[in-house]
Amino acid sequence: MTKTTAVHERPILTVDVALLALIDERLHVALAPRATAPFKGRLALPGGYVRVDEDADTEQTARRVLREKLGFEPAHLEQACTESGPARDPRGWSASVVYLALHAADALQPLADDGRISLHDVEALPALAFDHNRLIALAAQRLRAKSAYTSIVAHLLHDEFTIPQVQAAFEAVTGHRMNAANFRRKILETGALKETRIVPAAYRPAQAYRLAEPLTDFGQNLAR
Amino acid sequence: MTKTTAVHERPILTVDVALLALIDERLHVALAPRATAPFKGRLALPGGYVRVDEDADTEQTARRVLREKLGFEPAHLEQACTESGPARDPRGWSASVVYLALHAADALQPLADDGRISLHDVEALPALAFDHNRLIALAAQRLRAKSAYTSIVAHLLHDEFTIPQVQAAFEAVTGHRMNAANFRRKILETGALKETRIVPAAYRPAQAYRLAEPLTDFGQNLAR
DNA sequence: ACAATAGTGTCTTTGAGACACTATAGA
DNA sequence: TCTATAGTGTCTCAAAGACACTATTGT
Repeated sequence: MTKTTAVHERPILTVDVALLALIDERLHVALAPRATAPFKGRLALPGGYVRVDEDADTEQTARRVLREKLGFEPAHLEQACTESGPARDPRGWSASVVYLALHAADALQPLADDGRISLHDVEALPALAFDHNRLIALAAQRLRAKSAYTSIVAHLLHDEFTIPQVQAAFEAVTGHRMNAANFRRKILETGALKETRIVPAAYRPAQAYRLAEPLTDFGQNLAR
Repeated sequence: MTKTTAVHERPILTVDVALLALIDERLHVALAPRATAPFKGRLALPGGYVRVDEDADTEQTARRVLREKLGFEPAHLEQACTESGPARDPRGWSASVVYLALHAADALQPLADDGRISLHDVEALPALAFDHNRLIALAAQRLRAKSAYTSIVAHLLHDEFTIPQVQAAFEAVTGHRMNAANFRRKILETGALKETRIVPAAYRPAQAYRLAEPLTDFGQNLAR
């Protein structure tokens, strides 16, 4: 029961953001080469130190990082997990709070065009800085798990979207092909969607929807 | 784009464990009065600083804390979330990685009897140290959410258990009463359980089971 | 024997899925 | 008018739930 009051070294605390988007039915992640050591020049997730004098919590760190590095506010942001250990950062024992961010791909395209980020298929990544390959795998896994039970995939689309678009996103993320009529009925039953207006589509115009809430829990596996 | 290389103050990193058990069909959490300031004497979750020279990661911190403070290895341990901010700890900007631990209540009873911990109904908690009321709410919410879709509630029982026992735990945690015949069929179908032996029960002896895996994802809401 | 719990059989109803159909645009 | 996509109607079949039943023990 003797408790030493010796000051122990504090670990490093960082935040990393896995910003995912859907391109050609495949999940892509936003990466940028590191500007400084360690892993200088190596591709990495946007991330950085928590600033105790600036950030209200780690979610605000995530938002600040995206704002400062990408000038960008994601459609969806949620905490995924915290990875930690002595070896994942050569600077010392570190913990990184990993955030999952989602956004429509075409809003990210300008950032890719002017070189702030590059977008990479999450299933075909090169060796990244730190343990970022693993962090991305965890974030993608979380997205896939939540996609079956919640309206999360809609955040990969624009603010307004049609039901066929949600279905395409749903199928791309879960890998589960569904009958269009049944998908429509099921997702409407959940109450996750709110009608907005009729929008032009490829041929017949389509009813557009917005999310009724940022995230609706379906209470069931929509794919089954 | 100027990046100051000034050394910023590092935040505090702690781990807190919400050890939950089922007593009389109600979730209880293990708490102990704090031995030191801040919040000296106030009830709190078992927790402590990450030790960079000792802990392989935050999960090992959680295990060490339980071992040192309670002499105890939980049946189930998983990361729940990370809470952070400047105000949650008077010592400074802090982040706490919260772990959810589960165990059979009667294995905790000796610890309660010799005063290492006290067990409190999670729905009737006094004001605790730090933001621990919130952390417990988050951990309990996570348990309830996972209970519908996974075999997690079995970790609130002994290593061997009967199907009526799982059902009682399931109903207590989810609040959803189920028909015994249907519950039996559904949980057996999931493949989460492995027959062990016949054990004496209140009247007719019962088939006992163990978990086939530490955690089976049902792929569907067992309650619906 | 009776009470209490463990476990099975089976009927009914719900809803998931298949699929044929209609609707409305562009080419 | 043909094709591509949006959206509806409806049938079938599997599974969820209700519930009556049997099984095996302690008291």
